Amino acid sequence: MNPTHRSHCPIAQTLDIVGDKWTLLILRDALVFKRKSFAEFEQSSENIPTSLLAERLKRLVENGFLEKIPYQDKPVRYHYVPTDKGKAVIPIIRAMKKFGETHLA
Amino acid sequence: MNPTHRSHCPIAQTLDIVGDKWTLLILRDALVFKRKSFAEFEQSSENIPTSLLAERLKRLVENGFLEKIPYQDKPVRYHYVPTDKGKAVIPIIRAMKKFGETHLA
DNA sequence: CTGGATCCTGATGGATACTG
DNA sequence: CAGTATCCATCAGGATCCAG
Repeated sequence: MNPTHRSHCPIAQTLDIVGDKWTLLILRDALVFKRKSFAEFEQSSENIPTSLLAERLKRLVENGFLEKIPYQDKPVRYHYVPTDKGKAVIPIIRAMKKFGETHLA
Repeated sequence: MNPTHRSHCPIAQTLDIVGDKWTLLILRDALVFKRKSFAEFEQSSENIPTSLLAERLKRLVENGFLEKIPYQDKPVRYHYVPTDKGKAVIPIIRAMKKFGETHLA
């Protein structure tokens, strides 16, 4: 994910952020299915363990793909909503969707 | 990449195959930079360990993305060349390239 | 010398239980 | 509901070894 930081190839840099099994699925849920709360992501994302969901959400916020917005006090609750940068991954998701539909299963 | 096999979402299925740090980089090298031999991939792919390169190449062949073609006897040597299915990931790579160029670094 | 296979060790993933 | 903590299994990464 951010290991032996690699080349300046834009593909490699993109993969350093979204190149794992869960991150793009979470982004799909946020961008396509409009999931917002932790619980919504948890139910939607193919049984992702909560520990990984929490870590991925945090990383997506840190990297500026999602914004953590409080929407209620007592107790405080948050929504995770895509930023412009987050919305910019839609073409990647679309490309994967098309590939999967025409070349897999 | 074929773990607790997930949903039938085409995105999830695509990620089960290319959702790691190296696979798409290898495909980039094959498709964009026309790498063919093991040595070419090894030098090109941002210092990938040989063990991982060997494993990923094997998996890409098994999954029908690359074809292993002998091009010389004594000693026998192989080229890894993209199949039609392999070529179909170009749009994904292009989408990542564009994203990386406009939104990272 | 090319094309890997093997081995070791630390990091990450994944499932479940637990807490504010 | 929204996460942490924990524990074990698996994988990544690097070095080295081996076969043709």
